[in-house]
This record gives sequence, structure tokens and C-alpha cells, in this order.
Amino acid sequence: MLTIQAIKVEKERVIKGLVKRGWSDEQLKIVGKVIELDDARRRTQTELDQLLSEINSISKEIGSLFKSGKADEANALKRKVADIKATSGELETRQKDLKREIESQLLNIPNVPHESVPKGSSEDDNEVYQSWSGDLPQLDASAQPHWDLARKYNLIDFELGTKITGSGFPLYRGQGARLQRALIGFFLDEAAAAGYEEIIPPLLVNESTARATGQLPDKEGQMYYMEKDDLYLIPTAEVPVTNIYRDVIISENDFPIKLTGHTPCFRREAGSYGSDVKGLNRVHQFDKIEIVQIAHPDKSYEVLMEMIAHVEGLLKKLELPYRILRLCSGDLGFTSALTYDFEVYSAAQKKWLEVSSVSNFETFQSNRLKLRYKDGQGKKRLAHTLNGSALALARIVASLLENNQTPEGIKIPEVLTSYTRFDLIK
RNA sequence: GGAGGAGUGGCAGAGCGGUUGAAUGCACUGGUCUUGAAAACCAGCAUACUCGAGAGGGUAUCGGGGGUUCGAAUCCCUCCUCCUCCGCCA
Repeated sequence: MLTIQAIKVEKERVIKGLVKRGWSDEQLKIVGKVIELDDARRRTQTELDQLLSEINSISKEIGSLFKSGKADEANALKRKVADIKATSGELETRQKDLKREIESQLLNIPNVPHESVPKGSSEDDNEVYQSWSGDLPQLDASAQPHWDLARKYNLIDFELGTKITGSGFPLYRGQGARLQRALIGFFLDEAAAAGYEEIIPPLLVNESTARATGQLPDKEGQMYYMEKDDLYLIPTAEVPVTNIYRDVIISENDFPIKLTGHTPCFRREAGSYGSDVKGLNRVHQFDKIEIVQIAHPDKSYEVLMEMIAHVEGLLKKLELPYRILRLCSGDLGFTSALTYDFEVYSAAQKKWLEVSSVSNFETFQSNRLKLRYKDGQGKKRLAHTLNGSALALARIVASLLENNQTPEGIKIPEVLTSYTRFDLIK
């Protein structure tokens, strides 16, 4: 959520950003409206404060009148207070309504895209920031997609997952489970080596938490919800991990804060269908290692590049063909200022699969989180938050299986063999 | 799940209807003293909103929300969290 202060001070920049995101003149009216609402809020505040101040001083007077036995005068003042209270009560209601209205309007305004974000209307306009320079793996006609390979080598049982839970909940077994665990260990070790502190967070979060990172109210339908306990299953480790710093004021020399966590991620993915959801391409439960950084505003774009280099390093070590996209304004997430997506080539499907998304949210998230730091002057300022997948497992598994299939079996990248304890799936 | 108890400033801990935004101690910051440090002494030290060019003023906040009252940290209701005992349990 943008701050109302930022919208007022940087109105032109905000409007430019929204136009880049494709907002119409009609939609842009919300910016002026929210500023007007805030002006009204402040006027009401001033008026209300004056009345409350009056009530407070009269109350003190009443107290001393009672003490000195002047009950009549005191009672007269009581009636006066009652009159003022009628007005102040109205103002209070108006004030609450205004605040609620401002809040709900602000929730509809997305983050301002970074200037480097290319203008565009859909994913087709995303900029290939770094293309794959080598040859893409060419498989012969007998090559199989990962869901067939998974069955052939008894790695993943989609039917059993469906039996136990429902579609989109794969069951990994044998070497498939082992490969999964190897990847988790590898990614966590790499993150630790890069200075990230490992976190194992709760997988269920409360409403405040989901609200603070922006899953609520924007993506309510995307999360599994436990009605009885009023809790949500996390769609990503970002949610609990970033919320460690909700309502926290850190000191300037605590930067940078680097956290990582492996969790299963649960997504309802309502409305998805077709080849997109085939096999591991889109599932309701998958494992992901997330990296999160909390950065000084002056440093956050450096940090973003550092995180991209980290993800890139993982893909290189896994020997997977990948490319990096810079998301265009039309495909950029609501909360993000700049996002780079990583896609891995899945040779049998002949498809690029998204395996990571690395974003700088600037202060958009920290505003809701109330995550601040004290600067040199002791002033509190909002910190910048960033996160990225490093990496999302299911699709990595899919492309590993497809790209590394050979007549003898599926080759395991060297970097993983110390984790899997086998170098060939057969 | 049942029965009790408790939630006050960075921490500890008073206050239990009326100049209490909140005693006191510790911590912290500045100063005096000292060759330096410690000790001692003096002063300062919450957050948010708001008015004001500024100085400074106002309002709200004693776990969250609501209520009683002219007036609430103090009384009532409700929710949350923590502690103790019992039960259940990986």
C-alpha cells in the first residue's frame, strides 16, 4: 500500500506510474479523490480535537467544583458537555468513515513501477532481460514429458495424490522423493552460504499476517482458509518470514537483513485449466525455498541484483537452460515496483516454465507491515522489502526430468549427487 | 478441553474514578566533575495523528475492541495473549 504522504508529495510520479500500468483517466480520478478525502480527514481531525479539548477542560472544572461543594455549577457544566458531545460524536463517526474510505481506496492503488519497467499490457510484452545463449536441448522423438517419466520411474504418483487429497497434490516417492529432498537441501545450503539465516516458520498464518504482506484482501481466493480457526495456509514462505518484521523498528546498522526459508506452499489456483496444470506445471501444493531481504532504501536495487545473481547461480549449478525476464508494467504484480522472472526450459514440453520471481517492493509492503528503521537523525523511515524464489521445486523437478532423460535413465546434476546419493534415476 | 491468575513506557514495577502520559528503579542520551574512566550529581528520554513558518499547542494511546461516567490505566462486557493446576497428546 502506498502511503497517502507519498501520493501527495509525489502525485505526478504516482500518476505516471499508474498510466504506465494502463490506468484510464477515469481510474486515475481515484488519486485526486484520495487526496481530497485526506484533506477532509485532517479538517475533521482538527475540529474534533478542539471539541475534545473543550470537554477535557470542562471535566476538570467539574471535578474541582464538586470538590469545593458547588454542585449546582457543576451540574450546569455537565449539560454543556452533553451538548458538545453530541457534536463530537458525529465528528468521530465521520472521522472513522473517512479513515476507512481512505484505507479502502489506497488498497486499490498498486505500486508505482520502477522507471526501468518496460511498458506493456500482457506477459507477451515482458522484456527478455537475459536470454539463453547456448543451444536449447534437443530431444529425439521418443522423449517424454515429465509426467510420463514420473510414472515410468515411479517418482511421482499423481493419481495417489488425487485419491488422498484431490487433483494438484502430487505424491513423491522413492527416488522422486529423494530428489525433492536433495533440491531442498541444496537450495538451503546455497542460501546459507550466501548469508541468509534459515527460518522454519509456521505454515498457518492469521489474518493480520496475511494482511500485512498484502495477500489480504487482494488475493483472498488464492489461499486455503481454515474457517474454524480463522487461519490461512501460506501460499509462500514470504508471508510468515516477512512478518517477522511486522511492527518492528530496526536500527540502520541492522541492514541488510537476509532470511531464507523452505516451506510447502499452498495455492488454490482457482480457474486454472488445460495444459498449464498438467503434471507439475501448476499444483496446489509445492515446495519452495524463498529468500527475503530487508534493505535500506538507498541500497535496495543493489540488493535486487544480488538476489538475481544468487538465483542465476543456482540454475547454472543445476545446468538448466534459463532466461531472465523483466516484467512489463502490464504483467507486474500489484505490490511490486520491479520484478525479474526466471524461466527454465522444459525440453520435452518445449516450454519455458517460471521457476522464480524476484521483486523489490520498495516501501509498498513495509507500509502495511509498519516495518521501519531509524536513520542517522533518529527519524523513523520505512524500509524496503524484497523477496524471490530460490527456487520453486515442482517445476525445477519437471525440467530436470525432461532435460536430463537418456536411454539409460535420468541423469542427476553433479551438484546434487552428494544430496541424492545416486547419479542416475532408473 | 476444564479451573484459576495476569497483561502498565526499552526492561522491572507503582497506581485501582478526577492536574496520571502515567511514581520509583534500571537502561539510554547530554552535561558537571576527572589526566582518562568509573562513581556521584544535574538535565533529558514513548508513539501516532493534528494545528503552527517556528517556538510551541491540541488530541488519542496503560494487550485489542466496545460500554458506563461530566471525567477511566482504574468500573462493566467481549476478544486475544501469557502463567499455574487438572485432563488429553506427538
